[in-house]
Amino acid sequence: MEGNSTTNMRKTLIGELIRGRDCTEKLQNQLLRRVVDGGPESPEDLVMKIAASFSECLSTFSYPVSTYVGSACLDKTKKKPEPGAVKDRRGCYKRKTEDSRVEITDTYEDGYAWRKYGQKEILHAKFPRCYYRCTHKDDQGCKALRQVQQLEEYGSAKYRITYIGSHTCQNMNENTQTFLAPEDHSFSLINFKDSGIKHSPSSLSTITNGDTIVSFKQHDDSNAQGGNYLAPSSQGTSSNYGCEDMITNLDLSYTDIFKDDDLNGERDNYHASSSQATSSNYVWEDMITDLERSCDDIFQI
DNA sequence: GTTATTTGACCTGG
DNA sequence: CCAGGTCAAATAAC
Repeated sequence: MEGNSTTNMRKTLIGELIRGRDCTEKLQNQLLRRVVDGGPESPEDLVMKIAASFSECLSTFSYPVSTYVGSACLDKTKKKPEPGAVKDRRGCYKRKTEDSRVEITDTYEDGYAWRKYGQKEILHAKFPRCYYRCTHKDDQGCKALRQVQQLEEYGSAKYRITYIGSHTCQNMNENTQTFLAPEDHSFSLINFKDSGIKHSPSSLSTITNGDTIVSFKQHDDSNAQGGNYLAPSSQGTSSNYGCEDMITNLDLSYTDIFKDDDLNGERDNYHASSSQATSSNYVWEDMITDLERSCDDIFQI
């Protein structure tokens, strides 16, 4: 009984993912000019189709589209216990609510001085999550926090960095300011339900959800040693390279899904237990969400 | 000696 | 009960 719905869900997902992957390949070919005639489908059409595939996949999960922003989606009606009511502050963590931002970047350096205060193995994550607070917490009371989660990548590591709170300390390195207040951004958001596309004037591409931002940065490794690794590139010249690169990433993400889920095999433990539905769907959701992000990057070009 | 990191325990929210 | 966020003692680095 559960098996049928699981199988149907798999079929839907696989079908949509294959469709999305095919569109990605076509798009990649068009951008690389491997085909003289790209056919009747414009890049915009292809990306739309990819987005539609994601939407379909996510709706298969009954997944609220365009709301994933990492753990920051925990922004629910939060009732806080009495501050100080706890005898010991240990473990008394506040859910990130007010001011959290998520960046996907290929370096965990951001120019700030951070002090690591914890590390945790995260379920379904290959790499542990590291917890940092601002070095100037003690002397200046800076409350900025960040979490660094290395994502599995192909050769070049990528990191999902969650910033919680803003720096109130003075020790900022101006040219490495890497995140913007929400009000400073024109949000670039793909709504996978209605395919609404908005363009950001910024070179940063961003997905937002309420008060949380997901942004993507590119990092020119050739400049990494100089320290100015976040120097903004001129938007015009980097576009093509960035687009190709991101589409390649999108393609790799598909490869990862198809490899990881072993579509021809029996890895149904992802989906087997209905009682474990949320955790078993997590891997798929997470990977598809990564695809969304890749796709969003493409839209920004 | 001071400061930063590691790591297991503790704590909370879901 | 579990997953994840934080604390703080132990340890390492300088």
